[in-house]
Amino acid sequence: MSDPVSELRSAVLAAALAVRGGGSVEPPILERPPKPEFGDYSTNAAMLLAPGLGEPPRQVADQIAAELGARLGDSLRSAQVAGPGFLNLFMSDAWCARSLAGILEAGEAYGGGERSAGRRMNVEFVSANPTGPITVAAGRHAAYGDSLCRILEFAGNEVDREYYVNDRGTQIERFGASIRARANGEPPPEDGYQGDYVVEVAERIAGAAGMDSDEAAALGVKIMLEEIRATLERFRVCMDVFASERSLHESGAVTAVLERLKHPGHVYPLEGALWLRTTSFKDDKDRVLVRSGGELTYFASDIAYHEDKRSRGYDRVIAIWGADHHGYVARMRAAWEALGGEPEGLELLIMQLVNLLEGGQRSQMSKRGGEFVSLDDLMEDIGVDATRWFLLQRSHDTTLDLDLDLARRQNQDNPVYYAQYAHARIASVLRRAGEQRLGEALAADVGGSAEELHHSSRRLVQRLLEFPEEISDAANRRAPHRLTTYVTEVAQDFSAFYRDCKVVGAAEEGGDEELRIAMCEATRRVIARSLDLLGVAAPAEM
RNA sequence: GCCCCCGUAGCUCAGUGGAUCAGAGCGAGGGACUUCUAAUCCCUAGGUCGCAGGUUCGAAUCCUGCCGGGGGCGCCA
Repeated sequence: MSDPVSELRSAVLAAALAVRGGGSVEPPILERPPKPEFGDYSTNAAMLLAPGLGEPPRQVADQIAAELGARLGDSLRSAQVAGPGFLNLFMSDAWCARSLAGILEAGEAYGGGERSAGRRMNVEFVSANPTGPITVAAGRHAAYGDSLCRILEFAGNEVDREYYVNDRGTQIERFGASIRARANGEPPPEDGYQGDYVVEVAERIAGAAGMDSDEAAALGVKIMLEEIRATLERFRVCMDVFASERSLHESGAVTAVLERLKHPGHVYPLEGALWLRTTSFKDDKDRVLVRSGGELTYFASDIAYHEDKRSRGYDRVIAIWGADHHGYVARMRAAWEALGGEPEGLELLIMQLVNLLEGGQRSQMSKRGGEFVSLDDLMEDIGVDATRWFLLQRSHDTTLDLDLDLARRQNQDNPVYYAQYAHARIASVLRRAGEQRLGEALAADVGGSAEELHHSSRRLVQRLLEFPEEISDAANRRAPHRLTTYVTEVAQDFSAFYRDCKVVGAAEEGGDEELRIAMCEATRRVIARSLDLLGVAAPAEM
């Protein structure tokens, strides 16, 4: 799909090429300047060309302006050369109206990417140990991972959401021992799980008291996974795959991958253990695969797991890890490359911590201690929409402080409601206009509207025109949080439009009602889509 | 000691592969409800973009050093 801004960008490039007289040109930047006096868009094209042409940038800008004028016709109101050689473009109302029509024509696909250009991706996230309820920290992973997937999908990719289940190993043994102890009315072992939920788990396992730890653990894991799955579902996160660590061992995948690593000589024995020479791949020390006691390390499983994902033929394997795994990145990448993986095929994203703030006080959460806030608790406290929104608001690589006092408020102070309110308000206006008028507006040639646009209208249209780039930015930079900012801006611009331009009964003030209804519908769709990508509801009334 | 993240308005943070960016929300102060939802809108912040250098015509945005905060550095997971 080609959106109006992309077309404008192409026109600028074409004009630049024409001025250059052949050859290639570094793609000029076309951006929305901060101040209205700098035009609707501005480009640095002339400054890029000037050195090659040996002419002053401002002179080159004049030539480009002339070329653009010829290409854009009545779309361009004027083009002014400014500063060191910027070309500021002032677009006509006709262009805005046609652009709006273009947005509506694109329908549901507006802002999305070409499916043909998409890739197959696997995104692994949450992957919390199935030994207890999901914490708020894991909730941030869930919100981030899921929204990222939604955005990647909308951007044209095919995405699988995956949860890696650590269903074997030390933690599982401790979990099993804790269940057994609780089933027998005893306190859990010191290194076990102290939380009260273990009592409930034990009660749900018939005959737990008589079981050995392994059996209790297996059944406990099953129960916890069901709980986790249910929690994620409530949180609007739906995994495509739950991958089991245990199965990787049982299928022989782990030993097989160790064998494969031996061949190129990446593995060597030392002091009774088996090591992987990760230093050949930029790690700062080699890592153990098999302990001197014969036990496989978690690292060994993880190599097999990532190799398994690689073997499934994805173009891109993305894993979202907690900050405490940051020390793991170098070795995992090393193993990946040792097995022949392309460096750019694996992406490891590190997620920073979450602090809950209440009354100005911070509290960090840990699962071991027994005292923690679960994702379920948080959702119940502040609601699913606010939970998703607040956990998504910050970049994944920065620590997030979640202000419970603010999130709890169901009023204007709470930013999550702002965008929802704008959506509800538009829906209300459209209800008032009536379905018939909406249909007429959508069928009408709003691109040919003669309305002289209020600056609030122009601003709103231009904001909506930013959407495709917002999406590709959010996707490429793995940055869902950008959409929270964007949708807030859309809502603000709509509020201004709503204040300045009467929609129903626009004719009373000399406006084009169909154009304005179209404006509302286009805005509503962009807000609804943005909220959907964030996993936040877009209510028709509030 | 080494590695990663962060240090932007009172608070929480956007912006960060250079030029036409110092921004949003909250807080605080002052206004606007016979409106298409006031869960809204309008006005008010003058912050050396941690500090010091460097590269450049130009840096919050790139490089180096330092200071401060957080996290990670196991034959644990």
